Amino acid sequence: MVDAKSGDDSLLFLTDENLRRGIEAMFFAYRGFTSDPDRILQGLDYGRAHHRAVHFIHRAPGTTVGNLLDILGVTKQSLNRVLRSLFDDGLVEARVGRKDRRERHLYLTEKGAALERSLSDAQRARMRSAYRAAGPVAVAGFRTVLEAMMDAEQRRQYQAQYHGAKDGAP
Amino acid sequence: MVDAKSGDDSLLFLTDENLRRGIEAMFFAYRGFTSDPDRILQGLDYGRAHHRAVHFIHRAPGTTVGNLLDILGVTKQSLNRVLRSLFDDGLVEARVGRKDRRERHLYLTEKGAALERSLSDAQRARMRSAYRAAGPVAVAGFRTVLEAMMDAEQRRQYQAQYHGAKDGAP
DNA sequence: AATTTATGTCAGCCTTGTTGACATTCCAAG
DNA sequence: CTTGGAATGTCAACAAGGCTGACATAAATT
Repeated sequence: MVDAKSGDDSLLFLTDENLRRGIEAMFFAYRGFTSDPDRILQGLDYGRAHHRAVHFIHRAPGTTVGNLLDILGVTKQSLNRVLRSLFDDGLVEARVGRKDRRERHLYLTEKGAALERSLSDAQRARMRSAYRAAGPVAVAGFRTVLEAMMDAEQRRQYQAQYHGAKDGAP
Repeated sequence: MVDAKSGDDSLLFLTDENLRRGIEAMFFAYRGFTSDPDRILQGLDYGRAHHRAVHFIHRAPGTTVGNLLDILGVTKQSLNRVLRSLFDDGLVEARVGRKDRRERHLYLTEKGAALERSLSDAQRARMRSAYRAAGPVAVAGFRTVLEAMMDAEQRRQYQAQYHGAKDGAP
């Protein structure tokens, strides 16, 4: 079911105007998307970078530092600053790898898991409300377009569900 | 047409797992979304903040500084730093308001328009490719979910198409 | 005439990214 | 067994781009 006015296969959704609207939608939506966690984090000594680290450690417990570097796409120096403060505050702990003892496997402590929960509860609440308002068909489309917007490498990581936890604890 | 396995109205798309996937999709997709302009801007003296300013000035020529502050959601000090460099480099010009001469109305110069074009061409190309791959139905869903994810005020601005250019030139 | 609004600007701070250099540990290949 | 390279940590320095606070100016509004 396409646009009746269109003789072709209705590529009207590809006009520059529509693309611009999509670009701006991404801009505004991303602001909303990050605003709740940002609000929680301000006042604490943490920022968005800590949120990301905590999220992906929760997501793939036992993931290595190198793995996290790949996922987050930052330098190790930048990540290290974040991880150090999370170690110091007892939110994350690193266990030396059993097979490869150079690797550090990262786990949330109880305290870290509590912060993760408070952040992701807020973010999930917004996402859930948006999903519910939009309905399952729209949600499927949402995910399809977002995946098509990723770089190949990002898409691979997204779809792979991060097989990052190769090793257990020592 | 919902999930046949579900006795309820199929709220299976609202599971925490699905919400998490959506959250991560936003994270990775936004990285892709900004990567092309970022690549162009690095090397030049500009960053993402300049891109945003240039985008919205192009979008609503004659918009005022205050208007831009509302849209971008930053402080005037932060925006001013960006605008000053754009003035100095001759990418943006400010004209004193005709009705209210306190206001500065912002316009892209030829040079500014050229930069805007190069940035938005890159970003549109990615968006077009994603749209084309996903198809019109998915795109509609994409936009619906993104709008539902915005704060009310952001949504208002998004839907209003920025009636920002209240005044002409002096 | 007094107040408010729109804008600009200075100074200083924070977070989070960057590069470069270097040390440590330790697996794996020769 | 030795050594090369991989994984990690750390120090220093820097930049972009947010922020707050304070103050200045011009113009509109009351």
